[in-house]
Amino acid sequence: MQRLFYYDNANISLLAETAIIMTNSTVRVRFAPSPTGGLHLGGVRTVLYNYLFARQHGGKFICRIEDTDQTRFVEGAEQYIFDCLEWCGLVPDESPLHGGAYGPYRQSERKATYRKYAEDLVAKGNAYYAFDTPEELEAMRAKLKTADNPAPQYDALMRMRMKNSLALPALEVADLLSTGTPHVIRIKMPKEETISFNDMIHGEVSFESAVVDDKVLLKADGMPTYHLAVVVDDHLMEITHAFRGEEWLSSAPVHIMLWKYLFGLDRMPQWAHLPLIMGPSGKLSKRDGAKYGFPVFAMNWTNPRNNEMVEGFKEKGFLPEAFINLLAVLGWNDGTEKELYSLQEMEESFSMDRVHKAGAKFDFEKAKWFNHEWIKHSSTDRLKTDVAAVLAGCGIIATDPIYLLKVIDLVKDRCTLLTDFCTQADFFFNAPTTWDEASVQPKWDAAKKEYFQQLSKTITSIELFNSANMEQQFKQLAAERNIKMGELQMIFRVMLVGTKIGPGVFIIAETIGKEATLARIEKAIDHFG
RNA sequence: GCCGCGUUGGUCAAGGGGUUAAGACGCCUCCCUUUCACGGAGGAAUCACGGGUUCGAAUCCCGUACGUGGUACCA
Repeated sequence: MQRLFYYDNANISLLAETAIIMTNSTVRVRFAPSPTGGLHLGGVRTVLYNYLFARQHGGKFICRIEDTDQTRFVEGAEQYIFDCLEWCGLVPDESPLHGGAYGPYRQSERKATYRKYAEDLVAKGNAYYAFDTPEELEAMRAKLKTADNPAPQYDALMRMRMKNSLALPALEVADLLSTGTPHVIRIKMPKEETISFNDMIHGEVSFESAVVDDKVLLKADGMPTYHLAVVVDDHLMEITHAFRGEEWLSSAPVHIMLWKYLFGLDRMPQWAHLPLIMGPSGKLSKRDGAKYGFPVFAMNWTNPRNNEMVEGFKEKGFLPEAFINLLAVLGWNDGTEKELYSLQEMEESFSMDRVHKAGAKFDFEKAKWFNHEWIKHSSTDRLKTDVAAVLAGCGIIATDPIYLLKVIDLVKDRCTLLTDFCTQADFFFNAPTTWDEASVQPKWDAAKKEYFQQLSKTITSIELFNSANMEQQFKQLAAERNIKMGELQMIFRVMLVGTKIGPGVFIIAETIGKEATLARIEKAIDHFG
């Protein structure tokens, strides 16, 4: 039904019968994290889609910070958000940190602007002052609350019975205002009007104005609510496309009315309400992470107020390439069987009309698979810094960069998370101190002991110590003694590694070198007796 | 309760009137490897339900059920 056409920097949206034409407007896509702590999966995916869309249309990708609610603003959260974005490779074109011509980009720094527009609305009769105290509101709701109507609204029917500039005599209102009585400004929703708009993902969506109440636009402390701020900012910043989570769909009618009253519907940005990312039960929440043992934030987040730490994908051992890849295909695909995308490839293939309508449940097993694929396909050069950091984290110091590269190349296929390098690479740096007794003891006898003693001597005299020569000697000795190769290789592996993991034994021997190989054999023979 | 949005295997999903209903993750079996993986070959498992429309419905329409979001001086 809905078709969208894009002409260079102008956007034409063709609805069933009406056409909204935005001329001379550059595509400006905005996202707006609220720094109340942590940047979760859904948030990063919204940013990612914003980024891809902006890049595809040569537009600007703008970050506005929603720090309007001082009571919930958390110190350090804003910096954290930008750290996450940088890790993901999604750096905005404009933001409080990066500047831009439409600043300030923090809502807390635009207070005066919001009040002006709120007052304008009152003057035009589209909003009104309300003096009801929180207690009075609560009393009203408690009184009217029934099983059939658990959430009474402050709506067209109710407002004439409340304490506001519509219901009260003009003189009393003037008096309340002049004495500085605390008040809010509420939007005056029309009594009976069908409010509809065209969503880029859902198509036409409509609401009856009677079911949305008179939302507060400006709070008693002078701060705007999200509703007012988003409309005013989008207008002032000349936003053409606004993507947000589907949890906002229900409040869209408020925003539509504000656009209608304030700036005109023809100037309104295109909305896209992205499907939610679900946890095992309901919208994915911070709690799900702790509950089910997977990260929900991009990076570790420690709330400075209570020192509670929530784990991030980065620290869990994810590559940012894998992280944004898994997010991108959670709700979008290009219609082919392709699943692995670099950011560059996403830019080429992404399209808004292939974004799903339904929410998707997050599956950590699949998320790990993406990371595994990215580790396997990344060059050792790409991985070296991250792996070195991970190794250092578990006490393994890789001093020789060439050696590190060699080790990464040998074990990356078997690492799902970067943290797996600790167990997978440890034996390349440290000789085992414990051995897999259960596997070795049943096979260990005098003949094997004699074999390995002889092997030591033979190895000592090998001129060129490499995998092939090692294997050749190993087999020859085994054949002379008529001992099964398999059992010997298994024992040899445990001697070098300690357990039954890792790449081919002879490769391991070659990599750690002749001296280390000999030392590990001696030590193991002593141990097994 | 009301309003919005949604519904293809356990999960992510392709398919949008005629298909043996793709593919991926996970699970199972086998091969490879006398290690752990990788890789390879197979397997089990799906159109929420009920009515229409149609020669024919996973696909279009209407109901119902279920899920989910909103219903704050939170975002």
